[in-house]
Amino acid sequence: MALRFYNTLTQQVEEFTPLHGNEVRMYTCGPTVYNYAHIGNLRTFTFEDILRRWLQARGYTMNHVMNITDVEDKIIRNSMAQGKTLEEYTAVYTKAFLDDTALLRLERPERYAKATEHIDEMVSAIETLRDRGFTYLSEGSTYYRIANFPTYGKLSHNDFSGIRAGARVDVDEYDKADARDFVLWKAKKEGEPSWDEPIGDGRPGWHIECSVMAMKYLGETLDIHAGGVDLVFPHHENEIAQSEAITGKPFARFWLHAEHLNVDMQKMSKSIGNIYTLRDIVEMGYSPEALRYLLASVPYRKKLNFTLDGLAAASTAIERLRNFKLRLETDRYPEAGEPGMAERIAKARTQFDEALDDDLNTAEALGAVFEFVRDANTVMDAGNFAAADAPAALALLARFDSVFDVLRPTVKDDSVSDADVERLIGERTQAKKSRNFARADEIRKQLMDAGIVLEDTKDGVRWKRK
RNA sequence: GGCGCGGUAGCCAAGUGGUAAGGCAGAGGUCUGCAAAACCUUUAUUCAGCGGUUCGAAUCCGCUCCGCGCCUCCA
Repeated sequence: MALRFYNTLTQQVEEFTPLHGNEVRMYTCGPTVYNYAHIGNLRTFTFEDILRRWLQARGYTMNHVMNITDVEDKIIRNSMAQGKTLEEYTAVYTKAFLDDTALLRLERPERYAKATEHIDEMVSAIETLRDRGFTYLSEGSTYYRIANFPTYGKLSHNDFSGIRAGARVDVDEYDKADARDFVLWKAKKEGEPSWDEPIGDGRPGWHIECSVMAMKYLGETLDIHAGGVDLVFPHHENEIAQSEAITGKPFARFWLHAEHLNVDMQKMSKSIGNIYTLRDIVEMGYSPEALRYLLASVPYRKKLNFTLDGLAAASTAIERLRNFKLRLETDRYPEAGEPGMAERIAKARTQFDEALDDDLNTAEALGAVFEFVRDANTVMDAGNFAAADAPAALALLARFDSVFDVLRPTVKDDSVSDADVERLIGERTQAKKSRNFARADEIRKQLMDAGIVLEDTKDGVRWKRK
């Protein structure tokens, strides 16, 4: 079966092929840099990482743009409160975001695009919308008039036909013609950052940056547009309204949305105090890979209930895979072994591939890998695993890791070099030979304290950093 | 109220018509000078409940119960 994704637009699973040859043009909504990213944000970004890695594994090349929203209400409020400029304030959280995503092993998109670096393009876009009759002014701000965009609601599958243009609705501070209208350009408020442009002295609304930056770098019709489910409405709906009003063409062919993550069955919130960042998790002693594994292991369209127990389970599951890989690399295998292993490896790989082709069913893909691990371990324990099968088994793990990327440990403690480890292992082996077990155990303990685990096997000592 | 998602073993979770994957935890065991490591075995006559369709349903239909999300800037 071909590669296919669930498309929010059509509410169907559809076969995916890009519009432009082998290149996948993808836009994903990135962070608003007013704070550290929490694990909910990271779930969505991890999903997008798995998505792009799988597309590449399937032979496509990526042209992926992610925005960084660096002008917005909370940013302005917080930066002013701290007496910082927008740039000073957002630089801190932009760097934190890049550090976190690197630690989580998220591939960098081909381009990050900052809102503040695309003001000119946004102004032009708003002027085009104005010229085509999609905007109106109210108290110095420019609004988008959704009544003039008949298919508004097609992404979120809301029916707005009951809302009449001109039916005046009072909403908070803004005077809009229609409750669903949204701001394209906000009039300047005294003391706040603004850009003095032909359309007024003000700043961009949130939605316009994505339309503009996506089309600037990826063209009028994207292959994939992705984000969290909460963005379906209004953000992505509004992006469609803006972009398609400008071009008259479909803005994105596939809309993919990651479900939310809950913590201990509850929505993350400040009042409950259950918001975790990657920093928090690392400080608690969990590895970034454990979080990556946990976030990736639950299929992206399913709500993920985050718990520390789940994180611990993820760590253990990774260990199992790493141990299997280490065993493949270090054990000695007989020339002749159980026949049919090559076919079983091939079958596992097929199951793995087909699971991910099926709308990124990561849970099923993992099942295929673990099933093979158990099978191969059993054969190895029986002494029937042939040396010739090891490369294919390692290749399967490499395939797995090209998507999940959890097998390489994040080194926390490098106080003991590899050479030191080898030397100490040699010393321990001598101690064991002379039956000086006290010294042998002392060395093992010493290495353990530096995060290095020794294992005695029939083929000698193997070690790993934990 | 509108739109949508989900309820599968202690926990996480796959499976969308053919007789319950996988991970973690638990229990038992193998290996070992010891093992904290590693590995193996085992753990749901049953898929929220009640009806229906079918030779056959966790999977389709209806009803009920429960949990959750979005409905103006929250991934």
